Amino acid sequence: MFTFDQLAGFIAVAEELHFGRAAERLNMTQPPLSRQIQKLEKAIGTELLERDNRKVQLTPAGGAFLEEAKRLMALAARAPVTARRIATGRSGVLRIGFTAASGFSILGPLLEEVAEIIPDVDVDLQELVTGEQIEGLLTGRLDLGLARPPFDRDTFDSHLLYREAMMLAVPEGHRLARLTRPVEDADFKDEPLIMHSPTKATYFYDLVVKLLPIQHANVVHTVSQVLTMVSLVAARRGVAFVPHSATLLGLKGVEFLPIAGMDTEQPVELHAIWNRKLENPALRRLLQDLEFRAE
Amino acid sequence: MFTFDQLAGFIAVAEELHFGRAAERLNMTQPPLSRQIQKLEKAIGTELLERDNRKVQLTPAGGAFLEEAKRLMALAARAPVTARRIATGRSGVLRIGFTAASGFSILGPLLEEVAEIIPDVDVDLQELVTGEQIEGLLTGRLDLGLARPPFDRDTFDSHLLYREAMMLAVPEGHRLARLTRPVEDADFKDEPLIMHSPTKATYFYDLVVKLLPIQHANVVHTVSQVLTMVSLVAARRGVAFVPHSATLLGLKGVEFLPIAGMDTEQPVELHAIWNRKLENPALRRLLQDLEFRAE
DNA sequence: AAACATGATGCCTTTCGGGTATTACTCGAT
DNA sequence: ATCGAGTAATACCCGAAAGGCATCATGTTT
Repeated sequence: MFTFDQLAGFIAVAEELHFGRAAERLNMTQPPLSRQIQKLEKAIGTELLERDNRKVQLTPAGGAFLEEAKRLMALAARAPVTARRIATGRSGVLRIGFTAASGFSILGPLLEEVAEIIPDVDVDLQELVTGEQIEGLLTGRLDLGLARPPFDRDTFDSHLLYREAMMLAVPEGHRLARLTRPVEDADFKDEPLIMHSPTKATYFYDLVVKLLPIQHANVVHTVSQVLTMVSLVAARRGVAFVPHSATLLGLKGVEFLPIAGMDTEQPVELHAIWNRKLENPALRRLLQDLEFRAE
Repeated sequence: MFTFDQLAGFIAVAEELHFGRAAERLNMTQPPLSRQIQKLEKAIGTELLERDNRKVQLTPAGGAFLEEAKRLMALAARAPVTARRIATGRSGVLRIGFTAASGFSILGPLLEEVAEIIPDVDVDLQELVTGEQIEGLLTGRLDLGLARPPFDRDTFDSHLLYREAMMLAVPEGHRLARLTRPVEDADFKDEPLIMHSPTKATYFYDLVVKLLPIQHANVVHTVSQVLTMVSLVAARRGVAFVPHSATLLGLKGVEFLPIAGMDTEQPVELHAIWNRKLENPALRRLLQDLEFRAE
């Protein structure tokens, strides 16, 4: 195998067509350069330069090899730069998970900030429910999640991005939609209810149960995604408690009503979460510049 | 700058994620391999591998650099092969010049042979008159010419490809076309004549003057290319002496008549010619396999 | 024919890379 | 808590390789 020094030597001689000048350019003397080229030719297995004792010229093989040699040197020069850029988080890939609902509220502005802070980093977006995001962050398939509590504070660090109110989603023209005041507990105590799954949407389930007097006998469906929930409301299957950002889904046939107390309280939280052992330099740089470390 | 050995070492460790096994794969011991990687990292300017004393894993920068390293090694492995292929004439470029007339006769079959003998060589075809071909062969812009004598036998080697008769081209329906015997000297002594240029088509000019009793007073045009000549005949400007291969041009409005004696004599020669100092290995191989050296 | 230019070769010194032996550290088992 | 196994890093030595200087061989110019 040849060496990079031999390639550099060959390129210099091929361009100067003169061993002495090429040696000067390489800050060395002519004899070792001659031997370098000889070794290179031996390694390649063919003559690259035709030298009669007066002049030097490229053989056809030498001409082709010159191209390859230049490509090699260029690649060799670029590779460390790329590596350093990635190590310092200025380049690379950032894999962000987000829930369907967060996609309609915070994701857009967040991506704008990301593009500003680390413009050369490719962002890989994946719509995932909170549980899948946690899993992804643990196994390293994901760098940053936009998810809801709870999560293990020892493994994950987080930053509260967003608080919002809970709303009551009702079918268009529903009797409650005619109210001019916020909905109160008594208003929905007899309504058929589309409820969050206690296993797959634990956060919403617990939140609703904690904050509102739910009649479990009224539950007609149990679903895990807010989008599904709103679709079922549109299909007049019942009413549902959804985060304010669900209003941004733009589905026809649904109205969203404020619930008494919720507008000030805004109990629904969305967090940016990440694995404490920051393995992706791009994420490290992003968090630094977003000043997310203080929490 | 790093070395190819360091790259190979890094690739092995990155793939095995274990210094000992990687060293084994490289037929060396573990300690120098460790130092190799350290030097590589120092040369790159960033950590490529994360090793706690229990396990080894790639950093993001290391992952990216692994790709580059593999590309470099692949390129480095291919370059000498390419160079050797070119040096042995099995790859590369062969630049062939040809005259318009030869393009209609011998060029096709010749290219078929070329494709058979050196299939991976790119053929670069250029339509040039004999003089331009000579020039190209001298300056190295051309490897092989299909041209007509004379040329300098000291500089050029050649091989007679083709002999052909001279024909008389006449406009369609011309009185001589009604003859049932070959045309004789007396038949065209009063015909308006389209003649070869004595400077740009020396070969044909000399040949015609030598073989036939030309009335120079009859010359109405002097042209350098056979195609032009035949076009002028079709335009009824006169008659012309052209090589038999001109019949292959397929122009309408022209008839080609045999000339007494010419059918046996076939005085028009087409040669393959090349510079004796064979600089293109592909040409050397072609000539060997075509057995053109004997002449 | 002599002087010059240029690439190759001989010889010496220094540098560098690999091998063996050993160390330092971590993890898992007892 | 201690010991042993596993693994990467370090110390030290030796031989190969690379570079520099002096010189040679050869072809060109005057």
